[in-house]
Order: sequence, then C-alpha cells, then structure tokens
Amino acid sequence: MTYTIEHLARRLRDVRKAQRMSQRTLSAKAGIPQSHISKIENGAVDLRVSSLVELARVLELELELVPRNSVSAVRAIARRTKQIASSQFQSAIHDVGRVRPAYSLDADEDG
Amino acid sequence: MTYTIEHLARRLRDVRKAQRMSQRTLSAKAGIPQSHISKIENGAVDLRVSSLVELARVLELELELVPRNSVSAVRAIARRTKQIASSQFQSAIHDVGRVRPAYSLDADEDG
DNA sequence: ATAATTTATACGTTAATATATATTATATAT
DNA sequence: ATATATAATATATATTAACGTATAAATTAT
Repeated sequence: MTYTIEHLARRLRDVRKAQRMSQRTLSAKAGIPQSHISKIENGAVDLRVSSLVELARVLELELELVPRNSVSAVRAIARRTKQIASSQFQSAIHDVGRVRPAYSLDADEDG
Repeated sequence: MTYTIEHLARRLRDVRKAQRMSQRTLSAKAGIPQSHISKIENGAVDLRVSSLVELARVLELELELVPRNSVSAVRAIARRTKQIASSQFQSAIHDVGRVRPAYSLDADEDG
C-alpha cells in the first residue's frame, strides 16, 4: 500500500484510540464492518472515499482538499485550534502569530 | 452517489478547468484513465482514496483530515492564502482577522 | 482458567478501475 | 453554412480489489 494510505491508516487508528473507541463501536457508528476497519487501520486496503468520509465523521474529522501552498498554515491552525477549542477564531489566529512567528507558507512540518 | 462525493467531484472538475487542463492531460499526469476521470467528475463513482490523492497531487491540492472544530478557520486560511500566495504566513493571518473579524470556530460557511 | 471484549482472517459478492470504442464539441477549411 | 479533422468527454465490457458476512485469533477482565 502507498505511503499516504499508511499515513492515513495510522492517523485514523490514533484518533480512534485517543477517543477510547473500539473498532466495533466505530463500526456501529460509521456503518462499516469491523473487519473492514481492521484492514483499513492496518493499511491493507485502498479504501473508498465514502468510507473515509464516514469514519472521519464519527471521529469528528472533516476531509478537506487544501491548496498545496497553504497546507502548512492549515496544519498549524488545526493543531492550535484543537488546544483552544472554545475561544474565538481571531484570538486563536493572533496566538499563532505570537507563539510561533516564523511560519512560512511553503515549509512543510508535520510528522 | 452521496452529497460529499458529488461535492468533491465538482471541486475536482472546477480546479482542473481553472488550470485549463483536459481530462486527457490530467489522466496522463495522474496515471488514471481518462474514462475514469470522466466518471469521477460526473459523481458516478465512489473513488478510492489513492485515486483522489493522485488527482489532488496533480491539481496541487492536498488531502487533509481536519478536526471538525477548526474546519471553518482552515477554509478561511485556504481561501485567503491562495490570494496572497507569496507573502508571509503571519501577515496572511492578520489580514484574515482584519477583513472578516467575525469568525467563530464552530460556524461553518462554504458552498 | 474462563468469559467477555477486541482485533484479525477467509471467502463470496459487488463495484471501482483498465482497455477499447463511441459520442460530442471545437476548429479549420471549403 | 457544410464537411472534415481534431480534440475532449462519455460509454461498454472485462478484470481486480474493496466491501460484507461469518469465524477465528488474541487480548483483557473477572
């Protein structure tokens, strides 16, 4: 399986575990067989978009097509936003600018 | 086909046309049959993630799983970033705050 | 150890994908 | 305008892989 799929697979498993949800529960909520979730999380299948969307929905994630040159900024926002979930957008933005002032649009940091 | 897939389909076609690329050219660059791209853009298939990722890559888009509560901020950034592609992240952020000061983290505006 | 829960595998069915071809749209000439 | 060439998009059919159902293995209580 391709790197992107493997990466996605790990991400899905990590988020599920972070929410202390079993594959069976996720299965029930997403309407996708537990057996299939197992394969997905092991990077054993090139899943369909509808499956990814359903799993994401249950895990409170959204699938987005982001212009390549804003990926880095978008990831920074997503990380930051999670931490300050209840505050206002504008202040969140200012925080980002203050805490790590050296972002450039094309640099790509993640992991 | 589901709404999300239809939405995605339109998005892909729109971005391709904005770049004045034919299905055949996209096909060549993405390594996906033109016939299949046709079906995808018509929302006739529930494509696999690898196909979406390949098409996105050629169209200079990236597939991202964004926490639901930061979707709105992320979309604002993506829109804004495109317009000022060459400037710095921080200033882009400040622009967003200034031009539309009323974002809240959970509100969801798009198409 | 045994029950209960969680995750992984076997196998059949259905739908995505690949190859080939047809249809439709757009030029360019006549 | 009509015909012809060329490019762009859509459809037919066969193959392959995702997905669904059932079951097994592994992990975690009790």
